Amino acid sequence: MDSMSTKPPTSLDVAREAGVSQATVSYVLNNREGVRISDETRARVHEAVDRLGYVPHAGARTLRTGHSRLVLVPLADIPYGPLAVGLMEGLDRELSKLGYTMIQYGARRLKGVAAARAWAELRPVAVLAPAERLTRQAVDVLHSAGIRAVIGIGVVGWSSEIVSTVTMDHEGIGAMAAEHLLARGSHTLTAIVPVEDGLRDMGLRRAAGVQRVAAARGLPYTQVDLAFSETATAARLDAWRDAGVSGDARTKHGVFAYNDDYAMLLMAVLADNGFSVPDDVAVVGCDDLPLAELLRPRLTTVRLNVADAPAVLAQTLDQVVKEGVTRRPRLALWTHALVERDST
Amino acid sequence: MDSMSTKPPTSLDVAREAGVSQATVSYVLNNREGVRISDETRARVHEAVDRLGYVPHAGARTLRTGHSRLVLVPLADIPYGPLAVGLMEGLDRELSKLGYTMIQYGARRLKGVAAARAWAELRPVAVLAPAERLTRQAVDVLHSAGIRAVIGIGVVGWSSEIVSTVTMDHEGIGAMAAEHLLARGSHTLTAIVPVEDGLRDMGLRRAAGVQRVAAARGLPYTQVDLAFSETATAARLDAWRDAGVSGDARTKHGVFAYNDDYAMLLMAVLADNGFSVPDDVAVVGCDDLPLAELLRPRLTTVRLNVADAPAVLAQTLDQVVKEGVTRRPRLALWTHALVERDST
DNA sequence: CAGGACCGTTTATACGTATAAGCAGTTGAT
DNA sequence: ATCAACTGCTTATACGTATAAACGGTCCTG
Repeated sequence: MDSMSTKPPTSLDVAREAGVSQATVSYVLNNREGVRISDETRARVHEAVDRLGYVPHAGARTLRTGHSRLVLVPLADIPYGPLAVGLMEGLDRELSKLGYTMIQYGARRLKGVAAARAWAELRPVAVLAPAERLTRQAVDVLHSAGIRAVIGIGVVGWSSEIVSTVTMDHEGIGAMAAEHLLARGSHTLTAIVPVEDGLRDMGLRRAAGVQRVAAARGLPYTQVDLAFSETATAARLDAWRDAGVSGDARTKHGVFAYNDDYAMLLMAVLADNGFSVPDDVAVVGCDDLPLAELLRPRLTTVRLNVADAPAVLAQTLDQVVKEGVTRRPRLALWTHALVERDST
Repeated sequence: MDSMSTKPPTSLDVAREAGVSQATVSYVLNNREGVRISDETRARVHEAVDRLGYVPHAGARTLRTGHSRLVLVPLADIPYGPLAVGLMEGLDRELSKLGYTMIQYGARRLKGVAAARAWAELRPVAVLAPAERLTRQAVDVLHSAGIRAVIGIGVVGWSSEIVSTVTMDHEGIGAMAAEHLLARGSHTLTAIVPVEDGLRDMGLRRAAGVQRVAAARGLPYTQVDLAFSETATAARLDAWRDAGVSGDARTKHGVFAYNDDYAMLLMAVLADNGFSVPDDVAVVGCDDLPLAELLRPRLTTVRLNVADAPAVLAQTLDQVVKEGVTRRPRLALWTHALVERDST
């Protein structure tokens, strides 16, 4: 492969091939307004580009202009699922409409300022990162590396004077589930919180929403920390039964299960142990995964709608890049709605 | 925020702060061997770096050296799931051990040569992409932009003289499922193939494995194209029943369902229509998702093990970068094994 | 027919880095 | 005492691009 040994063509090569100056090539390729180039010359340049297979050198451009068009999204810590994937895809599309290039950058192994340094090396024009990572120090590093916009993604209530924040309303999810459980006749409320690292924080937030509703109505509330395994769940259930959950026709128990996966786990173990859903225990999940509709009984769940988020995020980012942080808008990453089925 | 207006510090700023030359700063920060710098000077440089919050400019470095340390992974088209996510995370870790920086770059909207051009702009040192995207033209663009290693991820049997390829043995999965179904007493074999765009190709491959086994034993084989919906599945089932699937105690039907999600869909609809699993119909899924163990009956499934893949991939990539494409190794992206449960 | 406006292009330069080459000062061998 | 080798730096330069400034030509206006 001889194209491997020879060096990549530059805009100067294109210029020579087209019989013009390198500046002209640059003007044509960036079709800069305010500079007039004849259509014939433009055509010659484009032909030369195609003939040579010229591809501009992003690094050189970044060096010259002082900034890239890259938007860095180091979202390794957000758990992947249809939701996150849809969000990323939408964001990619919206940002590219605005002329940015979105890049996902794991770098999970790095923390704090070290991570910020790694991000800064690419001189992205913007960084979109989990809010808890954006310490004062980290943000300083980013800004002093010339990054225009730093936008955090955090939970409602996480207060930052440092950066614009997009909020995730986990408590609202829990509250919505709890309200629904009460409306369907539950007398107690339980929130299941995963013990897994990446999920636990969000689980606690959602549980807080359930607890808030329980407190407002003066109803008993329980938080159950759960590992994703049948045996662990069965063990919890024994303890639960000893506490008098089953059999008592007067009390119906409402459980918000963090997400649909945990709801499925719970329902499987409940069924194996002779509990009736929704008569003994009503269950609400979250995410509206395909499996929700396939469970028997069909799972009532909270669906998150991130359809609007990419456009709003992209607009916000663009605005911050262009105008600086005049205001610190707080945007909701999703709206949520209850999908009522047969498990409640 | 005054750090926004002032420009980012350069290695020259660091040099002035430390009272040395810019070259010395570079030597120290890259701790280049063959150049001797006193420990005292080294310390002064590092202090200055910390004091100024200096972060190197990746673009400038790329410009100078002719190549970045970036590995581009434009895998937007591979369906996300625990498998793909684990693979990406592992790859990120392994590549960083070798001094590379892995970047995920969607660019889903671009096709063919246009996509290759977009990838090439960043002058990555390597690109890891779906094999079907790597046309001769696209690869030429990448190579002529100086990219050292282009590695394709393709299915077994996809033959490329162009690039090294990592293979995904979908047929092997289908074959393994089919063999197991036969061993458990099935008299017919059916493969379910999703109609969804991103999944269909893989579905056809897996189905081909089932068909191969059926042909080898001279058994009836059916391919069922299915959308992920209960109504569509129920409709197929009616047709199926008319063809005499149910009731006949002499024939047991074996179905490979593409993945666990489809298996769950199928099992739900089968149960709703009075079929018995595994007595009437035996079902095998794929992926061993958490839900597999929670289904009743528990789902027999093919588990893909990608644990070794990241290390092997990273090694291969490193070797190709350093030595060029001497050989064109073909590596398997995963090994697969049957997880036997109660649905067969 | 002078002089300005405009058109289409070129010349020149800076961005931040890595590295080859050079250069004082010191040490060691002969 | 001499020269070579070594130590610990510095000087100088090129990478590919964008863009301000300059520049020769044509056209229009008065």
